[in-house]
Amino acid sequence: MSPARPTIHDVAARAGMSKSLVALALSGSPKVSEKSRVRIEQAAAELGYRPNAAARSLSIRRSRTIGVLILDLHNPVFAEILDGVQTEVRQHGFSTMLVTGGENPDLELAEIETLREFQVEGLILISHRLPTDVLRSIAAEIPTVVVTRDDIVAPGMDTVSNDDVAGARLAIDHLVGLGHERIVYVSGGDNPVSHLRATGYAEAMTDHGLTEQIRIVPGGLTDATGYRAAETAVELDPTALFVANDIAAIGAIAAVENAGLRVPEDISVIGYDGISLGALRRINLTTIGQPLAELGRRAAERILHRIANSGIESNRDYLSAELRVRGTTGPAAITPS
Amino acid sequence: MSPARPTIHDVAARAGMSKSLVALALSGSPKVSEKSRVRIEQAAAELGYRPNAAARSLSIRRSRTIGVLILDLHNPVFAEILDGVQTEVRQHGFSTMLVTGGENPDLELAEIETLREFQVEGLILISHRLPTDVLRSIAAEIPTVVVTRDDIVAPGMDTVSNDDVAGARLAIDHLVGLGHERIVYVSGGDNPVSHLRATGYAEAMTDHGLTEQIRIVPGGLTDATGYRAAETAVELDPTALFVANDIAAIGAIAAVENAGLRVPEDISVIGYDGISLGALRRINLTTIGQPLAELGRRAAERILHRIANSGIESNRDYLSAELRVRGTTGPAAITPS
DNA sequence: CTGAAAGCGCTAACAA
DNA sequence: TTGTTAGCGCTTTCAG
Repeated sequence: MSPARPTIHDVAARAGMSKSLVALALSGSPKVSEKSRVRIEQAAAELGYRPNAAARSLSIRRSRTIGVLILDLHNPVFAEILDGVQTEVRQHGFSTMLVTGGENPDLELAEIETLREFQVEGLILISHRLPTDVLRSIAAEIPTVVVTRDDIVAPGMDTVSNDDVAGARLAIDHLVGLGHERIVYVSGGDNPVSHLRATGYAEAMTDHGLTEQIRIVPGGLTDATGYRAAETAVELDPTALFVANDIAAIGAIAAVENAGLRVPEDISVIGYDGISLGALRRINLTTIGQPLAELGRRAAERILHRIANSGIESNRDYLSAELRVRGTTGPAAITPS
Repeated sequence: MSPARPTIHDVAARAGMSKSLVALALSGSPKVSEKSRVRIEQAAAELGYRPNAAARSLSIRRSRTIGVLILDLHNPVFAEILDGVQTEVRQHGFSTMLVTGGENPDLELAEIETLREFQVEGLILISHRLPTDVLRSIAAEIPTVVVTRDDIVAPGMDTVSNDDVAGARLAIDHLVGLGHERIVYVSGGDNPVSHLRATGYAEAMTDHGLTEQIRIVPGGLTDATGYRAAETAVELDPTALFVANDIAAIGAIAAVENAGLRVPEDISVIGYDGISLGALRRINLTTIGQPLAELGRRAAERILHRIANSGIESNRDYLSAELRVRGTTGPAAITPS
């Protein structure tokens, strides 16, 4: 490749000064004469000098890098969270190192290992599936914050998530406000998030005196599972469907339409997450929007704070979601039950 | 944090051997007695030893890391390409360091700089917007491969892209095969990709004897721009729309439907890219699918090869796209022109 | 202000 | 087989 990258030593030689002076000047120390500084900066520029992060990291014993694990880049939710993380982290002079688990949970652990070999100073785990005990031992060794999960408490670890119970209640309140009573929850399968949303659904239904109407059909968090679950749900003759997440909701709408029913005239559908995709005119999905970028920003804030103050107490952040009314919900059809 | 990470030195002490022996054993060298190896591995495990990538990188003068720049994580196209990159790179024992440019082009350059400070051995640039001369100087210093752009040639750099002209022809062939003649191209704005697709459109139209019917309306690559452009396109009374990319196509469909026309009964719509989103049942978009993961895989292959063989000639890969017929295209309506 | 020297954790000769 | 030694490039005392 190229004929050996210039080092601080080369810069010093060219500027006719010592290595350490160059180091000082380059780190913006005030105890370098203006004249020297200019000479040095010029020499560095001429040589195309670029500091070696590995060497610095080794020397100062800090990498100024935080590791981010994302379950799956394809789900837009994660991309949006990541955005918030990067913005915040960058502002504090840190870099991020991103890895994705892919299909395989073992890989997920291996990737975290890689991150740690690179000496990241903290870990932001976004929707991973690591078991509690593994997580616990990781958090014991390195500052960690978990995003979108609050089912784990461990020393050394913070959580940043959305209040799913409250969000689900928002959805039901909205539907009930539109006159709906036969509201079915299309679940997202057996995972913490889906369970919490089910809880919110049930609580809100009860609050509205609709305990009798509580009906949950098992589903999943994907387009296909949402589609299939909605096929079942439709047979329950609902006027509205509350679906565990946006992607599944989009699948559910397809199923409703395929069954010869219109959305929202015959059946209203509301999702959860607030992915930007739902805003596409063609989709126009009413949903409970999480503050995704803010979730990421907060996570970054927490990890940075934890890095700076080791040993602080675990913190749990809950950001609130908001109702975003678009085109897939409307007044309940006036049909006999 | 934790009480100082164990180093190779600690492992040696615990195993009662020298540093270098440990290094050898840990790198799986055959010139270490079985007995010593076991002792060392045990000591390492007990201590929870984890090699320091920065130190290794400094010592061997290689980072075994490749840097990836992605324009925008929100566009699913890039996430899918990235998937291919990561899979391939990982298989060769390399790690990836991912950065995103965000809104600001200057940031993009700064991020590349960061990547280089971390001593990445090669750069994969996915849909960046760096000017040619900048790119040229980067490629002169570090192995680089550019994905989804083939408008740049520079020594030290490979390109991996899709044959947009051929792909566009596929789209037109498909539509003409369905009996369409009044086919409008909804462009993606002023960028290389969009221009190439326009070229393919025009060529194919001419080949089919439809030169007279060539009509291009200016648009963009987003949902909103696709929507607006399609509003204009509809006034041209077309039977089919070929839209520059999938996201814009989804916007276009909304516009068509809003104009009181049905897709595909009144107007067929075909997109380009093959994002997984288009496969959602609710969208069901006919499109020209690029082999996205394969694009990423190939890029990784190229960069790895270039890293191993410095100074090789520039290579240009063109992967072919394929027609994916789904529900937004159908026979041309039999209406008078 | 400036320069010399030690050391971060690891690898890679080179001896023993 | 093993142990010694000398850096990789950078930061950081600690004397001049």
